Amino acid sequence: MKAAPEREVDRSVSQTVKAQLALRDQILSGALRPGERISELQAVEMTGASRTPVRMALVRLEEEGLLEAIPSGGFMVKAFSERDISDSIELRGTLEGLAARFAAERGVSARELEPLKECLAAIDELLRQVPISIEAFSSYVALNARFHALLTELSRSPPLIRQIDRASALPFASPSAFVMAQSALPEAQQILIIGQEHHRVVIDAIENREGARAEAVMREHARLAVRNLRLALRNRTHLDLLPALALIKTATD
Amino acid sequence: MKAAPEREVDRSVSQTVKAQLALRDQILSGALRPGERISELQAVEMTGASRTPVRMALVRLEEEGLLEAIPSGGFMVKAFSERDISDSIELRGTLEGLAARFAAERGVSARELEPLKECLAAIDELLRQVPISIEAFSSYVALNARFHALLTELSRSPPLIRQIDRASALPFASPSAFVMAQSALPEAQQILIIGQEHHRVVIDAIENREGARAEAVMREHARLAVRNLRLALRNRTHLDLLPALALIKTATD
DNA sequence: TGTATGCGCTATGTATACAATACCGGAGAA
DNA sequence: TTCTCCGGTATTGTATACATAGCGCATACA
Repeated sequence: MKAAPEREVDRSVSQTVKAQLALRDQILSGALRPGERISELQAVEMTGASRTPVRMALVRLEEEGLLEAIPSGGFMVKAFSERDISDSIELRGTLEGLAARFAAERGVSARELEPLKECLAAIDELLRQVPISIEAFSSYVALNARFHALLTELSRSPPLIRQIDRASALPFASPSAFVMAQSALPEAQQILIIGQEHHRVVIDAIENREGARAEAVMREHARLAVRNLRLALRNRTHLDLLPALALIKTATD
Repeated sequence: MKAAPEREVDRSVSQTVKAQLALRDQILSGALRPGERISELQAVEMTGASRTPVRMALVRLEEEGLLEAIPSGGFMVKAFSERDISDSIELRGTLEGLAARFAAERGVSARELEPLKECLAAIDELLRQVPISIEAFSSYVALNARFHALLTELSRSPPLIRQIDRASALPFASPSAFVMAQSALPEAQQILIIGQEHHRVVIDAIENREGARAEAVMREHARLAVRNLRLALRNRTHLDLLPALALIKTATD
């Protein structure tokens, strides 16, 4: 009796979740501009859900950081400065550095390290292409995100994992976002290779229980990302690949 | 008997906020035990609000980390292990370290540093008492929290400030909590003095634009807190001062 | 006596009605 | 012409009704 898909609405996913997804898409796609107020009625007709689940979705998006509560009531789309973005990336890098340190200091079995190494090898394989193809690049983005997620898990610290997830919720702070932005740069290939070296070193450090080294390399990894994001923002080419761009404040701010 | 005759409700604060406050008190006071499911109806009669604001409050408390969503629906009080707690403190320390680094690297005017120095001096004054009185101790807790909040602000990084606030939302991770726990230790006075020395050094480092030093000392500050919290948990004396204790898992976990 | 099935209850998810407030626009007076 | 006040409208906050799904208990049958 699991599937009764011919209903008016899909009961398998709650209206709240559907509304949250739909609204996030609208924000990231730029249909709702930063600073713009979102009225509940508007959100209702965008999502098809009723006001109650829409309100729940709005609250969750606020906690997620995409919306900002207006004191007098309601929500507006949050705007981010360029510095907000680089700070967010550095923030995530710092947290991931702590995760790497925890993993190294607390010890990780070879069994647990295996998926990371597979990920590493798969990326190595992709990077042999010169220049890298579009398909390979999008595979890279997925593998890179997986690598970061696995590394985070290795810390075995639920509070830390939770916080990293929250820090990555902002679209431009996710491991994928800056890679996308980098794709516009002529030095893209070299950057990917350097990033991969960081990945290799952090695994080595964790294996050898070098906590400080594991942490340092992850922080450096984030700084590389910050630098490249800045570069990519300077020469704004192919930035349409980065949906989060819709959230960046204009120069007038 | 709270509900019956009070026809007038306080309109200055929303029902959602009032429900959130009331429920948080119930959780922290231990009236709701970790792992226990909170039914909406139960929450309704505890808070006096209707289901809609209560649901909003529950969602916010979940985001805050005090509640956990049950897959089949509803919420339960979250339970924390001792390691969860020490990790949370170290997490906050890491974030505060980054804030101190930002403040140092980006420069802070003497004008901005003034409130921090006043805070420092006020704590110095308190610590001259040997042994410290109960009243002075509770003043210390307030001043210490203020110091940490001011330091966080100095980073001038909204994303970082936001994340630190979230990390401090868990009651045992707040700057005040571990100080409370320490009060049980015979070495309390010395610990407070060492902590104060950390405060002094971080200000000095920020003034001299020594980012790495500022960061290092804040992280050490957190490690001191972790160590002392562990000590305090070993000899469980006067731990009733720490409301968050209600959230710690029993030894069976 | 044990297990399985069905029924009923309760709790959650959703929708909507109602109330209060904030914002906007127009009109009148200084 | 501008400022202020008043009223209307629109939007949010709150309450509650309704539907549905999950859970437990009881009963019946093996």
